[in-house]
Amino acid sequence: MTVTAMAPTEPARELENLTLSVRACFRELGAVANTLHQGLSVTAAMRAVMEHLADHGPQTVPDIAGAKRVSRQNIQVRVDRLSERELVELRPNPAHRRSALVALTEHGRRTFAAMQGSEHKLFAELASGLPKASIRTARKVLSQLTHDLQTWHSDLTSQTEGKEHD
Amino acid sequence: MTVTAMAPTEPARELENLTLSVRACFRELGAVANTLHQGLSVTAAMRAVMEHLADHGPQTVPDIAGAKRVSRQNIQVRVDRLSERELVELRPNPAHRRSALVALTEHGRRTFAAMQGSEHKLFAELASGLPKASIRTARKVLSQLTHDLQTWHSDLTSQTEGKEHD
DNA sequence: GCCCACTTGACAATCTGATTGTCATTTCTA
DNA sequence: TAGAAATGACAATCAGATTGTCAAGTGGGC
Repeated sequence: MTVTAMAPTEPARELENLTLSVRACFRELGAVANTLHQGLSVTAAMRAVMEHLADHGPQTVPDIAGAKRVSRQNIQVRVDRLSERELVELRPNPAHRRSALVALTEHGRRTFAAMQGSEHKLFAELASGLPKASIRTARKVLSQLTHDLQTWHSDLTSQTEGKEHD
Repeated sequence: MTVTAMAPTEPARELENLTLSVRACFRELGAVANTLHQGLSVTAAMRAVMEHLADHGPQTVPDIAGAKRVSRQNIQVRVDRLSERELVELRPNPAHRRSALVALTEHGRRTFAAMQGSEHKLFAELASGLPKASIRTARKVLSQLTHDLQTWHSDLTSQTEGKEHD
């Protein structure tokens, strides 16, 4: 057992700094998104469902949950809230009487487009101060890191327990 | 009003991809941290307080809250939970009778060192697959981006409202 | 065609994280 | 020293996410 903290290797420290930056950046992105979309009453979680519907067309709640790998109950709540605000509507599902298709309403489409618009405007503004090549490098590093983390994670969990969703 | 979504400029799209990677990486880091420290009953929020105490020595709850820019009530809850598990202790504060100093216990120090140890081990493992220069570039980009986001954010909020903490 | 297993929606309970608000007490400063 | 600010202790609320249960719909194997 490591009682006294060992000095980390130098590359490990670099990577640790990177993860700190990731956390800080994530927080700031969240805060900015809130400010950017304030008054729209659309949270990040709700926005994610809208994005999914915009990208993949109408889907059932379990479909969305499966794709996003969260519980269907979680998605159900998000859909309920979107539905309250008439950003999505429930359409009869030809393939399933109980499980309705969740689809963006016209209002939902317009709201999502507006959100994307202001996001892109901000991104364009911010991108001007950063070299394109660096941005690409950063994205590649993060993608690789995320992938490695996923691998590590699934390796570890699969050998200990066979966790399953719902 | 932008009804049809305008095609984003190319650098903006790069940056948007980067933010997607940031989010994905953040989620994965959280999941991995949970797995890594499972059984220790220390959540990320609690760990953050422990780290702060390890770095800055004993502090009062409002001090920690101020440094982390979250509400003191939030920190109070984290400290309560850490205190339940005897990872921190409340010491009399010479400079303030009401506001006790929160300090890591020996158990807390050892637990935190163990957490850091397994984190560093994992980081070292993951770092081997990534070029050092790329990691540094990624960190710089994220730092810059975070800074720019903060600037944008505070510019916008300061001109609309004078939000203040507690 | 029927039965059983799986799926689904609708609730309910719980947890973490974080915020705001209130109130009495303590600390500090003008 | 009096009043303003800070502090702890609660309470209420919210978003996000999970697990569990139950009744009802769906679909496959026989």
